[in-house]
Amino acid sequence: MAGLDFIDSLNPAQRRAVTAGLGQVLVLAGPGSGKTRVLTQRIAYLVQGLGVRPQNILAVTFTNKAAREMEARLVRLLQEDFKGIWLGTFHANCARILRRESQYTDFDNNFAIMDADDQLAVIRRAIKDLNLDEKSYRAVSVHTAISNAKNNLITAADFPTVSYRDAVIKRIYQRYQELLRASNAVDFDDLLLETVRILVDNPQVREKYARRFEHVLVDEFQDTNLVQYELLKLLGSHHGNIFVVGDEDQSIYRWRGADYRNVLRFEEDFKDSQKILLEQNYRSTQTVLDAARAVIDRNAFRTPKHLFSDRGKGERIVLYEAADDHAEAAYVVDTIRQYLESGRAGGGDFAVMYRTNAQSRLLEEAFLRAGLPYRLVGAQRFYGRREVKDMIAFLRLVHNPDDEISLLRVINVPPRGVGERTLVALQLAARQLNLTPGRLLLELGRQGDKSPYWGQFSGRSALVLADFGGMLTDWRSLHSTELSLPSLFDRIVHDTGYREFLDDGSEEGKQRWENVEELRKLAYDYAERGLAVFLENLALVSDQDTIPNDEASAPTLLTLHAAKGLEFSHVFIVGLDEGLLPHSRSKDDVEEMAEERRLFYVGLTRAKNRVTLVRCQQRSAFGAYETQEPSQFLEDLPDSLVLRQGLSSAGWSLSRQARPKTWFTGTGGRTGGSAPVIEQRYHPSDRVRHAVWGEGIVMDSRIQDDDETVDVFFESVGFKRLAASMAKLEIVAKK
DNA sequence: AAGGCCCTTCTTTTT
DNA sequence: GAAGGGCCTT
Repeated sequence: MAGLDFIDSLNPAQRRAVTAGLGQVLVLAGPGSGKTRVLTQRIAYLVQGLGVRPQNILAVTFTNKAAREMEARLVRLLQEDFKGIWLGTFHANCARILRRESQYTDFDNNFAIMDADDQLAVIRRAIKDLNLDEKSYRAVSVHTAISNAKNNLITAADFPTVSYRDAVIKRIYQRYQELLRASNAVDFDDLLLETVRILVDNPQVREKYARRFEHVLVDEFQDTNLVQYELLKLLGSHHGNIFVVGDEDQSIYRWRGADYRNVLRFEEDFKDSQKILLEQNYRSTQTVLDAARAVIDRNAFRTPKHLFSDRGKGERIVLYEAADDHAEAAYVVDTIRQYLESGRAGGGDFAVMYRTNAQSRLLEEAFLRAGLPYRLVGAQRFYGRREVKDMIAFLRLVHNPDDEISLLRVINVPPRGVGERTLVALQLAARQLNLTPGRLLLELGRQGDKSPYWGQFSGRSALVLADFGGMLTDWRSLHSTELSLPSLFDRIVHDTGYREFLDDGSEEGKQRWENVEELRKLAYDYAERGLAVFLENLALVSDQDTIPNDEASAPTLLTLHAAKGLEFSHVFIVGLDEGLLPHSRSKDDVEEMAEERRLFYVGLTRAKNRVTLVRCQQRSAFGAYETQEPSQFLEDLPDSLVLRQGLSSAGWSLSRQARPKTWFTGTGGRTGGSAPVIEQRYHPSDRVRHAVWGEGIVMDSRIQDDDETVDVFFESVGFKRLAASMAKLEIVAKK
């Protein structure tokens, strides 16, 4: 076979994976074991070795960056031969299917995608609409509940109402969906859920895609949630060639519905699947691997792996204790500076990782003070800015005038005299006329005082509304005829006077205007592909996507989450304090503590050569300084691998022991606090029988309000949330 | 209707 | 120690 030379450079396990036969394949790949390489070469093998046409391959990655990276590698292996492949994130691929098949949904194919901020705004409105108290129903917690439901395939109609609160949340959920649909919009979770729904409800659509995708490949499989898993099964249902790559130990998105037990589920669902372990690590020194293993071995329920490396022992891990968080940042920057000055390393060799975004501020300041460049990873930082969101809202409105969330955001930006009263009048009139506010605005803009709707408003209101509607009408018609995306952008800035509004002479104003110019530059890149693609990509950017691809010579600052999939010669992990890593919000939950541990593991295994761990005795929490205890994870590092530096380098264990051990111990079960009144009887993966619904599998279970709440997936009716005391579930088989 | 001041709340992680 | 919401004045 020609052109398959690349296979020769693989190790035996990698080669077995790349050339595996048809059917289902599960590749469990430790960090640095050549996961991406296996995935791309598998695709190359399918195309060149087996003659599969690229358009019959679906490859799903976790971030757009990973997709681009894979594309770049495919170019090297196949030149043009891979064109036509469906390659992208779950969300991007679903958006693509939804736009094509929008006749099967209750929205149009130019639907908007709501980001997290938008979603909260819609939820706040839903709560207001229902006359509920915003204090007792916090938008964030309602959003979590709705999102969790969606990730578990639960629609508003099916939302289980065990408690009164659930019943209220169900109503908010329903109202929230109404508001989204009225705006011709979907949220992140809908992209997946709606796609599943279309495929389930319409056999002909399912067949179309299932026949098309002869091969389905998934990266970062441990971070898929139930909807994504379902999607995978549906899309692979015709040919059954499903190839997934993952590592349970790197599952760090549980809070977003990800469930590493999908790995177990996969083996359960596909009894004939092949399992291949990749254990040779090509990235790290043995010291790094030994430390990482000491940390992760304390987690239960995992496939034991024996990572090995031929890169030699390498240097010991440095553990540095600083006096406070300023000294912590200064130590990191100073250490990097010394390396750079000695010429032993380039800036791009370093990464500084932390648990929370808030920790980046002091680091940034330290870099600035030292006059050293750095790059900060974090899309939210840019796209979350007011001025950027404003400009995007204008563009979204041009594309989809029904988008009421964007309309409300900018109808009075810059201030043009549309206040509370005018707004209410607009919404009221729109409802009476059975139009969306945006459509009514366009009508007023087009016809001015000739419009039959003019009389609905007081003179002043009509004037300002028609004025805004007029601009919107112009933008829409210009854009549909002659104006390119960048020109449209400029036109909006010009017509609204947005620059003058922002750039008020202050330093902050100048900064804000620069952000708008940054966005404009981005729009320029999309001149060819157009507004729709631009908006979609904006909605689906991830933090990782903002890492410049050029191996720039500056140290990278990023969260541990954003670090997944990356590697650096020298990794700093800061904030190894109890309550920060592991985070205090996780301390009551065994599963969450296990995930904190995996997060630390992910950070450690990013390092090729050196790891420096940093903590401090005092840290400003919110305004005031608080004394910190060392992270419990530090205890798990073998002394032989560690070099202690900084303050009280001999006294660490003392300060550790002084702390009363009321927190989680690592062996499971509860410690400290009040003992639970009842014992947990059901556990994930148990098989149970219900009098009415028959047999099912326990997905999750927890003690809540003196009862046990059990989530069960029944073969007959699907997902149900039950109160154990009421449901009388019989245990058929213990896991 | 806009702008300014005070209050609370917040901090996990993000497609 | 920031940012957003509520309430006040102009």
